[in-house]
Amino acid sequence: MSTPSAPDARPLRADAERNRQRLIASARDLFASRGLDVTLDDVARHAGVGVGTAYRRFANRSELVAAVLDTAVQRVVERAEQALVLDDPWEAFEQFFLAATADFAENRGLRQILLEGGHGTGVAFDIASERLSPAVEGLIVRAQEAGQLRTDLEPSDFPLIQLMLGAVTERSRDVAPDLWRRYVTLFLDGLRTRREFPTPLAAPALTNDEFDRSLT
Amino acid sequence: MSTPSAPDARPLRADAERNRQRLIASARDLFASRGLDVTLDDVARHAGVGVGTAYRRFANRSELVAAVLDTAVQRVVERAEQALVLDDPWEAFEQFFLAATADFAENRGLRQILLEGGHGTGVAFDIASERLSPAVEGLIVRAQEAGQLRTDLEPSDFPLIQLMLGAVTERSRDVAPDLWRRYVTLFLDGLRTRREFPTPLAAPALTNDEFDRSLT
DNA sequence: GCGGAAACGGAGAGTCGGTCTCCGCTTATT
DNA sequence: AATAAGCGGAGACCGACTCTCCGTTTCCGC
Repeated sequence: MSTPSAPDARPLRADAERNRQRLIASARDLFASRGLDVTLDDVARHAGVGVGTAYRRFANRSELVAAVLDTAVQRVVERAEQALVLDDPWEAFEQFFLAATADFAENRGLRQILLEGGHGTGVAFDIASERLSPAVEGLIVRAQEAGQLRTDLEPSDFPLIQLMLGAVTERSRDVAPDLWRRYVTLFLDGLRTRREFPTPLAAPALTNDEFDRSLT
Repeated sequence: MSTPSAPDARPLRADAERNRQRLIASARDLFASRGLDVTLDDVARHAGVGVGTAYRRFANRSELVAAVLDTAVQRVVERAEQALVLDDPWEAFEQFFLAATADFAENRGLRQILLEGGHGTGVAFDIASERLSPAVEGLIVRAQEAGQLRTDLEPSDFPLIQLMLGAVTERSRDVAPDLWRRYVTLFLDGLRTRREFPTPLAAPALTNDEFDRSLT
């Protein structure tokens, strides 16, 4: 389960291991809610340990980021691969699209690492994006061949669209964290080949007051 | 024409006025291309004057921002009011939508001030947004009453959608500054009440290579 | 329960990137 | 030519961050 960075170092002392777990847990929280640029001091404070302890365990931020975001990245990949085995091509595409957007909405760090090139953390999840890209491409092509997805959509559009939805969440998270649901619908309606009527939007618009408060 | 900050101060010395113009021109360039957070040192260097000169003329960044962005903001407002007098409600909406997006795409500072609350510059264009909001609302309502725009779109959606498009431009400006054209089409197709077939996207997708290079 | 290795905490050194001031020199204007 | 206005840019100042160092505390095997 809990493997220290080096493959076969002697196990950590009990308190050290405990603190390590606390650090990871705190980092997970903070990266998700505030993004990858929280300071290590913040992570340490949140974990109730000293900065020194944080730096003894993780040489730099990249190490911590990699340790923490790995499973979140993995989950997105799995979502895509699971959708790929569904029967209905459009439903598969839509389901993944929604699930991924939800994942990104909940985790700012995940957005940054997968959609924005890691924000200078020097961390890259090549492995994941090398499994993710083909899966996404598969979902797209299949839905296109079934005549349900506009044929001019290309795989590289997916991250860009997610980036756009991320911009909404970035803005609204404190006043209306679900606002993205409103705009996914809009995108899906734009992506479908034909539709008689618009799908009702899945979340209310920002009120004027919410809008003002969303301007940091 | 060239009014110094104070209503009726004695006119500036010739060289001073010249430098003031240079500073404004440089600020316009830099705010548009790199956003409101360029340093005043940068602006001064770009204008070929010393920092001291910059600070003598503009007490702080806000003053410069206000002086420089005023006309750009004004233009967006005018675009909306001009569209409002067009006959076809959908065409009016679409025309303004496209024109505004183009304005935002060309001017990063404008995006920041109008869409992102000024980025801590402390500058607010109340006047403009108090003329802009009603105009936008008018365009929306009219297109909805004509049955051409989905009825659940609300005025506050406009800045959010522009924010999303801005995220694309923010990302692609160095490798494909026109990428936004691709996604406006998608939005418009999502906003229209009914449509048989998708409108062809107005710009090519990012190639894999471009995509990689777009990750800062 | 003791001794030494391991781990801890957090003050603070070092860096960076920015804002803004100060004052000796230069230039426009009369 | 005298003088007020303006210039430039070195550097004081600031805040935010990263990471180190070492005196103190804790764990753990004997």
